[in-house]
Amino acid sequence: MQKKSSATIYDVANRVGVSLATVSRVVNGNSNVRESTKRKVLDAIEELGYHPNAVARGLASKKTTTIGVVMPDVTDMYYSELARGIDDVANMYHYDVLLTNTDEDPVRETMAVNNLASKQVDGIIFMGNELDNEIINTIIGVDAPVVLAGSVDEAGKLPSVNINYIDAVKEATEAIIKNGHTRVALVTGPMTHAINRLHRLVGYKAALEEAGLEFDESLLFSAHQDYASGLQIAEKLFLAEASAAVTYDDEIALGIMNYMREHGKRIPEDFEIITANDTKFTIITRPQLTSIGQPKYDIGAVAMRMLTKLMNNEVIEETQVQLPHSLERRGTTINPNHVIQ
Amino acid sequence: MQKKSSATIYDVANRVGVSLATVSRVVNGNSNVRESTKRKVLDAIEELGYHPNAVARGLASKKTTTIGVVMPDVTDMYYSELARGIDDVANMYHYDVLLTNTDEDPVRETMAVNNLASKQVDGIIFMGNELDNEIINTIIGVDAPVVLAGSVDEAGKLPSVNINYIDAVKEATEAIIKNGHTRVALVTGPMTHAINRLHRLVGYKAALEEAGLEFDESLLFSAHQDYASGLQIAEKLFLAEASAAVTYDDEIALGIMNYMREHGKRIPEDFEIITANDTKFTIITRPQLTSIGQPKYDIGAVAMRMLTKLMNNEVIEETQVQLPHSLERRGTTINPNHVIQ
DNA sequence: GTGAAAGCGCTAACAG
DNA sequence: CTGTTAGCGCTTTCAC
Repeated sequence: MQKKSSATIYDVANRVGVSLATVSRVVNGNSNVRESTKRKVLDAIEELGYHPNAVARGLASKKTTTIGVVMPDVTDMYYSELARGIDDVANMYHYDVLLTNTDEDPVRETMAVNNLASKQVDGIIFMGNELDNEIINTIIGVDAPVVLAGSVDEAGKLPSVNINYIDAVKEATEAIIKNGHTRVALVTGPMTHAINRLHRLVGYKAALEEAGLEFDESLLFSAHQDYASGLQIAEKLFLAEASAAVTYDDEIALGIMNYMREHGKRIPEDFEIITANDTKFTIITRPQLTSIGQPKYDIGAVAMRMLTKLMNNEVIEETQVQLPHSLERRGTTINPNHVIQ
Repeated sequence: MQKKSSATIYDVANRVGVSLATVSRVVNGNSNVRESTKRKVLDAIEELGYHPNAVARGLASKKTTTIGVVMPDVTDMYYSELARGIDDVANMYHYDVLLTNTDEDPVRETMAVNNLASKQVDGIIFMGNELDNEIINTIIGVDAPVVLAGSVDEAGKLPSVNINYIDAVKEATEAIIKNGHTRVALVTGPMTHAINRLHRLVGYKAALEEAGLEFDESLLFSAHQDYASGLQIAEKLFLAEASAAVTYDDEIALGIMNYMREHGKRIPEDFEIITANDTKFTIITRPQLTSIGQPKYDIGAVAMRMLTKLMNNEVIEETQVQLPHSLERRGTTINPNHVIQ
């Protein structure tokens, strides 16, 4: 079980009787090497068990083939599915990913980005909606391209990939209004986040307005994205006499659903719910959750693809990508079309 | 938005009029620096916006303060919770984590470990149970300590942190047998995996034997850990006339539960289920899932803690750590003690 | 096609 | 307490 300190490029050059440069050339697939010497070098590499030292290579070439991913929490299904999309295409392009959890704490987000920069990552994918000025500035100041995934900045200037949250929430709200509801609640995160104030809320209000319904501030709720918060909000929903809710997180929706049912409400007959992340949670419960459908894996994958282009200094036609969303009608809404499921 | 190519240690040394070594000393908190020059260096660092280049540092010091994490899939709740535990203590010790998904493919696992090694990580946490000889050998051959988390190797020789799967499954099986069942199924992954053959199955058989029940191979099922597999297995469970099941994955348990209920079985009256990962899934469904309780976050955290010790060449009393488990009685079993929940 | 030489930015003895 | 001097292992002009 002894650890042999691995061979260096120097060792293989020596063994074959060529220069470092030549070995470097074959290792990097450079064409300018005679086939016969290439052969010999390859053999020597095999025999010596030589593996290039990526750190040395990174220092010399100023490319680490590593990208950083900054995200709120790996255990959050929504983000972990984005992360999977990112990781898969990162691998496809031979990048490794350095992962950091921030719990959406701006201080940790800033530290994470700076730390990634000092590790000389070639690019960064950022997820999180607490995009205050400080974090925006550090993102802009970093010497590596950054793209937001499933997150929006206030100015809407940073490269990003998302769905159209305005439309998605508007459609969800409309669907519920069409079922006759007049008191539909909107459950989002804090209004200090652009995604809530400038997107979700706007979509919600638009649906209300088109339906001739008055906007009622008491029907607006802010909750942290977890099950416990859902339970808490549900109680308030009850008091506010809401008869339906559009929520931005599946765990919250679950909390609301369970609370309502345990307090005598039938779902969807007495209370309708539309959630927004369309994670596995929406399928495994009974009833299943009606949800805005969003291509989470693809959001991550496309963001990563965009990042590869940015890292190669390719020109990009559009850096504000919006992927298509849908409305997945399931069991927490009464569906107009007689879909028996 | 211009990216300033950041200052080097040479720049700050120059500015202050000291040598590189001195700057290096203050950056690394080395005590042997006069307070006044330290002050000046710190100021220069501030003014120049100097950030140490971790790659150069890694090459020179042969430490990257980066560890690798190899896992089946970030979107699997069980593993993502382990990953969170790992990441938190990694940060605590100022390590960054390089994450790789393998989908339990031995080829990708081997590649991942080798790749991590070439990136000169200081250590690796490995999760996955497809530990064949090749991957074991590459783990052993790597020039960095490796610890398994939530995974066991056949020989039980590698550093690892787990729960006692034998006992856990035995207790779960016993609990079900005590409720009068004679045909309790065991749903695990492939028997080629040590964790299934040498641990789970052994615990299951032990419970059977103590209860004087015959082992029936037709009550043994292997399934991939996802919801769809649960649905499929459920059908077979039905045919095998099992009246209860112990399963190793929550999504599988959910599939079984939903299938059974949709086919006229009441849970737990007609069919009892005990799952094993105790993820969020077990709480949000109705009924809630009875589960073996395991400290997932802690498994990751303790594994990472052990890795830090290994990386520092500290002596470790015990490299085969088993954390305590429990049995969380919830709604998919009939509970002896009159717990109204 | 191949080699020589100069770094990449930093750490780590070793002097003084 | 501080400076000098070698590298760490590899890429990359620039010659030949």
